[in-house]
Amino acid sequence: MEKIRLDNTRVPLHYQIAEYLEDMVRRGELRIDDRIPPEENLAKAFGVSRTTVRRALEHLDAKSLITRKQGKGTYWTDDVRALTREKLAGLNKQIFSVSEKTAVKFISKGVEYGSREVCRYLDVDESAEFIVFRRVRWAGEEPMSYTINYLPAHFGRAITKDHLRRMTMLETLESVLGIRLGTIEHEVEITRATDDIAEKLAINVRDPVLTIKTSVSDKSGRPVEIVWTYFAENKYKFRVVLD
Amino acid sequence: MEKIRLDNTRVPLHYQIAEYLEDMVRRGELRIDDRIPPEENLAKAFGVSRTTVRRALEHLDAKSLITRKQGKGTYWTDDVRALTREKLAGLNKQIFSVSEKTAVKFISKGVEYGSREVCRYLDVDESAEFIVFRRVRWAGEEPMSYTINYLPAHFGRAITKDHLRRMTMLETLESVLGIRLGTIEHEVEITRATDDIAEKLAINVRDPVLTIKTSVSDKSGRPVEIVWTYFAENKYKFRVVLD
DNA sequence: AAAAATTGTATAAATGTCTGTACAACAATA
DNA sequence: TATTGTTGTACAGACATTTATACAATTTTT
Repeated sequence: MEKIRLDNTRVPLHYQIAEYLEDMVRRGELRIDDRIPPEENLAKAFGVSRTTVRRALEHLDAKSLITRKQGKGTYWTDDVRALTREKLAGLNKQIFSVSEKTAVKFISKGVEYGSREVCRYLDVDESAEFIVFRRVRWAGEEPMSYTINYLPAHFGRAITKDHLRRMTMLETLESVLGIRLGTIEHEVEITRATDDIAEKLAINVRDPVLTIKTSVSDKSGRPVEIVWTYFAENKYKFRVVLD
Repeated sequence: MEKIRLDNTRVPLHYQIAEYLEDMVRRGELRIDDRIPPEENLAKAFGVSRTTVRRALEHLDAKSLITRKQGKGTYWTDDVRALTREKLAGLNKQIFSVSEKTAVKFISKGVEYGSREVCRYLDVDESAEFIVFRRVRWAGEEPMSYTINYLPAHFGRAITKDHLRRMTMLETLESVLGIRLGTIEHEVEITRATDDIAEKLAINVRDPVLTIKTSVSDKSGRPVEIVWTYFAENKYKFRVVLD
């Protein structure tokens, strides 16, 4: 095993090591014999003591990802091996396409003031009111994404919870308000979960979240809405197809 | 200040708190007077002791983000205030559009075997060889993205380091190999930095990275290449415009 | 059967994290 | 001036993290 530099001083080493090994599974990087190198070797590779490696392995053991046998060695469990063999990375990752329909839980429709960024994009005064929709998309038992739409009051007022139960926001804008949609721009980045986001996505505060800011304008270039969508790590992919 | 649930047990609380407060700046969430609540209040809001809050503030102090005055209070420094006032979140975040040209450092061109995923997409046998290009895009002094292209050997062989100095890979495919490009699909997700990625992007192992898997096929639907692009957190945004 | 490889157990010590408590020093306010 | 609010300093104790060392128990190899 090659040398691996763990240089994040914040997270305790035994967690980092456990997570690093788990990542290897996700990336489909397991050796053919599915064996995990002996503790001494791991200790050398990560530059830590054997005691620390053992703690890391205990974490994986507790999650039933590995089995250890005295005198023999440490191996990935059958479950893990099957997982990497058959479907790599994407097993329990569902893919979210822009237009996809899934179960949507309506959180709130409200009147709020917008941040500077919202006001600037929608080209209104900072004292203006916006209609703000908050929704969480669910895929089965798990929250998948959290969406916050900001619309100028004159657009937003006409849109009801009921519209959004049957249509996407973009469809509603077109059919209910008769807006002819123009450019849609996505800006994708990693941010950290706020208290609010963490709660909605059932993750921890400050966990990394895939954040997509979507700016929608109509055919004549006038801004229509600005949307933030948040995805939890390791659960879903965001897919865009260009022709 | 409302109550904030820090529930990540791995990272020491004083780091989490410091980072949470720093995030507030990034999100442009500062109060009008730019004052940071007194230590007692912070301690209550985060549910920790004052000692721990003080350690968090020491981190911010060390980074010159705050000034503290005995008897008076704790305030964001002028730098931070200017930053949030003028340009919110995006100040030192550059935006990377799909076609953008920046300084590219060529790392390697090599012959490798592909993972199952690569083989499956490019529709070849697992024993087949691929031409693999590794490049790092720089924006000034900082690495911006790390790209790994997998091409079937018959395409890749004809492409040289020199082509890629003057053109993007897509332009090269079109002009040098005469390929008529069809669909381009992006899959976006958060992954964690491997040793290799961490080195190229000058970040730590297991830091979150914005990962984009791009699959390119030609007009008749035949797969042409598969590409992974990695972005470090907090440095760059990835932008996609749809019409 | 003996040796080597590997995991399991135990313990001591240094350092890091966090709480709780107490009081000192400085600044604003009544 | 006295009170209140706020940051600065100090310390003791409970755990968590990490290293280092030694040896036991089990399996594989020689």
